[in-house]
Amino acid sequence: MPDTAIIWFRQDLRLADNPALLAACEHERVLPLYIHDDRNDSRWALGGAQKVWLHFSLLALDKALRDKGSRLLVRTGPHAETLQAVVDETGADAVYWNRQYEPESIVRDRQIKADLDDAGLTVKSFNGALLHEPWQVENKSGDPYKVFTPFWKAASQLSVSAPLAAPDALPAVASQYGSANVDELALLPDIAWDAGIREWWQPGEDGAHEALEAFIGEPISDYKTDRDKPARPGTSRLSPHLHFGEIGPRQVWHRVHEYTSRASRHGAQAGSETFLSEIGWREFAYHLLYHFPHTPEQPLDERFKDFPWSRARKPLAAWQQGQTGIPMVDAAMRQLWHTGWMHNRLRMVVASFLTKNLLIPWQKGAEWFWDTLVDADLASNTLGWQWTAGCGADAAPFFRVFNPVRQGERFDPKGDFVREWVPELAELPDKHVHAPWDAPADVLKKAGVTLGRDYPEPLVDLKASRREALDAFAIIKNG
DNA sequence: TTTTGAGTTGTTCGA
DNA sequence: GTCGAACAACTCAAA
Repeated sequence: MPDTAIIWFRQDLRLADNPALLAACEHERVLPLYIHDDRNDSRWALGGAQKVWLHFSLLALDKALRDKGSRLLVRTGPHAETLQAVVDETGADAVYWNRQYEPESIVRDRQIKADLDDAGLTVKSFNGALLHEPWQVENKSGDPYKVFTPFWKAASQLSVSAPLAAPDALPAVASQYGSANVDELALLPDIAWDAGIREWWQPGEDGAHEALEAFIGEPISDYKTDRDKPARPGTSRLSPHLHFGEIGPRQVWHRVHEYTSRASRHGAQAGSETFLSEIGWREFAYHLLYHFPHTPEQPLDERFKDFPWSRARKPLAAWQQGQTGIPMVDAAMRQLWHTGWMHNRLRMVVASFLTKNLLIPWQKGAEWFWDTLVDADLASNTLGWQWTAGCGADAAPFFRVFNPVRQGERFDPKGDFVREWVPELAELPDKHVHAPWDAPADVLKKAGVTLGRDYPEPLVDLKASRREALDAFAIIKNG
């Protein structure tokens, strides 16, 4: 009986720097497996945009495996039962995977490991998703950090191990083992709303490395300033690739350091450092999710349980559809809907608008992002929304309410971004494109815009709703 | 234990 | 147009 290992792929859809895969390669036979749990009704089951990404990423992984002489076994069903069935069918001796950190995944994997251990299999999990494990970073009191700067300072003291090479070749998978066709997983939508996602992205390990290489050089050197301008390709756009593990943070880390060690380009050092601190925020998000597993649903700051949130549904729908009448917000929400992604600065702008100007619970925003973002990470999504709402780690000062008009003027001064995504305002002059309600009647007329007909009147008055938010925060402050 | 300095990304107002 | 101050008070982390 040949010695057989299963490499259970989850959010590590790559061959390079994949410790679980390399461990499996120590065995005579290697079975690459992906399990799609189509009956998962968890609140955090795969979102719509992520399903589209996953479809193409699985195809890419299968192709990469075939190039090495193997192939991907795709099975559907609940994870534990399906994995056990594959073990039974193949007589596997070992199962390897790279760890996930979502609360539900931790519980599930712990049980699976115990069961397989009991059955006498070798079971090992590895770190493929983070620079450092969440339990490796702690403050002087032995507690998890709740503030980013000291967290990242401490984490930066730890060394980042070098990425592992992909295996040269893989043993063939016996032909009797059946696999679902990726199409059968029904990950693609019935109504073809996913054209934008297909056009914007190249899921898969190759696409991940192309994105990284496109970012190294000029963009990363200008990152400090350009990352704030949504009309420019100033960010790495690596987030969905990292989310699906098509590239790992260690690979990114070492590639950036390799670049900066030789780069003479102005800004290379500073830009790289700023960019790596964003990788640090990703680490921090996982750190927090691991140590505070209730935070996807509950505020970290308990005082916010009594916050007077609004339950209004119409404003929420307007926000989701990019019809708030605030150009920067609408442009961002439409970019999200079309591409499955939103620029980082705009995530803060729209989140601040939802939670502060509309006083809608941050969980509603987190749920929408979960369904529409291709990069929706439970950890990063949770941190981002709680941070903006002011109830999370590194709590934002109460007075930090983004003004979407001011943000537009600062970071999209010519209105390029607004015009791209809100074409009905394209003819407005720069001066008025971020606040059409303030434009003189003749200017609106000349631009062919009638508010309330071609483009909505603003959903709320920014100044008044800001004031209301500050007052609401004062209420919970006083208990 | 107590103290001290600091905390991703902001806005507004008045000089 | 630019600049500094004001905007709560609190919690975190380290000394």
